[in-house]
Amino acid sequence: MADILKFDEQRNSAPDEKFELLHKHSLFAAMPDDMYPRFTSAAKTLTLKKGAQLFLQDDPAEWFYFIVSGWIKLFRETVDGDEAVLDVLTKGHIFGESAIFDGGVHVAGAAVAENAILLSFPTSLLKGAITKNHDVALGMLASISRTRRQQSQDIEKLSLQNTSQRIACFLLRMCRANDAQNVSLSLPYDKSLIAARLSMKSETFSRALNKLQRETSISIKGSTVIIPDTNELAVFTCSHCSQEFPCGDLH
Amino acid sequence: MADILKFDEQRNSAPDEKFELLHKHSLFAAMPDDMYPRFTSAAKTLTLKKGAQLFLQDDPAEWFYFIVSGWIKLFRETVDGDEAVLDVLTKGHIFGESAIFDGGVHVAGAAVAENAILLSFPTSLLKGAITKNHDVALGMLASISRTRRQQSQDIEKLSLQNTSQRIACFLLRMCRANDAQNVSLSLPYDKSLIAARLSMKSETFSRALNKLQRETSISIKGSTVIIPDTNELAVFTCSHCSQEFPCGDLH
DNA sequence: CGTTGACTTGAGTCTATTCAAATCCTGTGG
DNA sequence: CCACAGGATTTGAATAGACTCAAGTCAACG
Repeated sequence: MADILKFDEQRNSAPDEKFELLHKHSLFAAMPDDMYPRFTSAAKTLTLKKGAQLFLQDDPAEWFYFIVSGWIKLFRETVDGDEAVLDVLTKGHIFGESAIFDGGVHVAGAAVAENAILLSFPTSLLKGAITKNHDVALGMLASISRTRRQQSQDIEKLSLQNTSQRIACFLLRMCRANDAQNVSLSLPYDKSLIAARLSMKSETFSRALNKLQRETSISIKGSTVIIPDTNELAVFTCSHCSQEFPCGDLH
Repeated sequence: MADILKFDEQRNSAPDEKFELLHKHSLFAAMPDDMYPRFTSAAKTLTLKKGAQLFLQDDPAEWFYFIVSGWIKLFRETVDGDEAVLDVLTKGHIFGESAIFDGGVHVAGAAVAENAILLSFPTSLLKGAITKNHDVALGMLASISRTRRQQSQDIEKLSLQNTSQRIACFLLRMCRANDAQNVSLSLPYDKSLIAARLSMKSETFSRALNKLQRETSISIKGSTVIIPDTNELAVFTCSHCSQEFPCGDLH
């Protein structure tokens, strides 16, 4: 499987480049100088095509991953085949690491949503590092806390917001870094995956997006989104949220 | 406020009794012998009536709490007044502690769902303990991981299960400790709060419960639930979940 | 015994879903 | 560079599930 799903790396980033991003992550930033190299030297670089499966829920966790580029979806599948998308992550994030505290098995599956370059590390190495080193444990706490905060957000939204409001919030989060005016951006992954990430069917997503275009001045063509005024979206969704716009970063 | 909302403690548990439960929690169990007493001597016992508010979202977190008895709801309130119930906790659980990693403010409000006895501790004490002691940090990791796992569950359920299925799952979890046959139990808190915990309106909860009674052999009178055969409920809900019955403990 | 709040029931509405069909887009081979 | 297959997305129509608002019932408590 792995062979078929690899793709040719376009611009081969120098080793240093990958690890620079890595070192900014709270988990790796916390490592002492003699420990960090053990991770970088144990790291394997994976170059994966859209659709590749990293692991499934309940798989024993031998590896955890750092995303250098691309998008990874975390999901759970029910007995009768439905899929819930828990999160879709991109560069700078790690995943699969929490299995250490979940009995050594993954509590969600992971698959490549958009061609990705990953670094993989043995979970045993991280487990040892957390056990031995206090600062790494603190880095892990910071990292897990971030995802817990994000999940609280998600639960709130699923409970209280309708489909267009969830989409509006998704779009707002995508243009957080930009100006408030005339934001132009490109949807990072398939619309059907955005729909699943927001817990709705893709037909519903399509219709709700139309509704947003009718009721605000945003326009979408293909994967290009133009948002003349983010405040307009904020009015639409943010009063149905516990946090006022602009809300803090979650990732 | 605190005065009005206090209630007379029925059977005054001996100090040892409260702390025995406390010591079983992964966070406190991890403490070295010279640290634990600092927590128990700083602990204040709170005896609170249903309805009392402990703190609100965005409040600076001065205290965190351990539940000796009763039920506590954690919630978030939107700008326009809607409420999402993130969790409802009972004895043996802590809450408010994660503010340490959330910028020192609570990311959810907390209120008493059923008359409760709590122990409160200064967050500064915990923050110091986690910073200084490696084992406490590991205990905290275990504790946060548990809630993260629970939240993943919740998101999955909100995404994929309908109202009756969520209720059936809730009931199954309540009789996990018992036998599979002829379980009789009492709902632990108001039906309207169960409804909110499961992200539905109380009218919907009432109707969905009726539906469950029509379609399985369970019966509910007031807050008393009789479940002749848990497998019947499992058939109803568990194929719409990523975990087979009997699923593991989350708390 | 009446009041209050919790819960249930009824009727109508709206949101999101399903299933089916049409349309658009993209990567591929010629 | 273009045509085409296959997948992704959109649209339509009908349905189902959950919600709102209003009214009724029940039970605990003073």
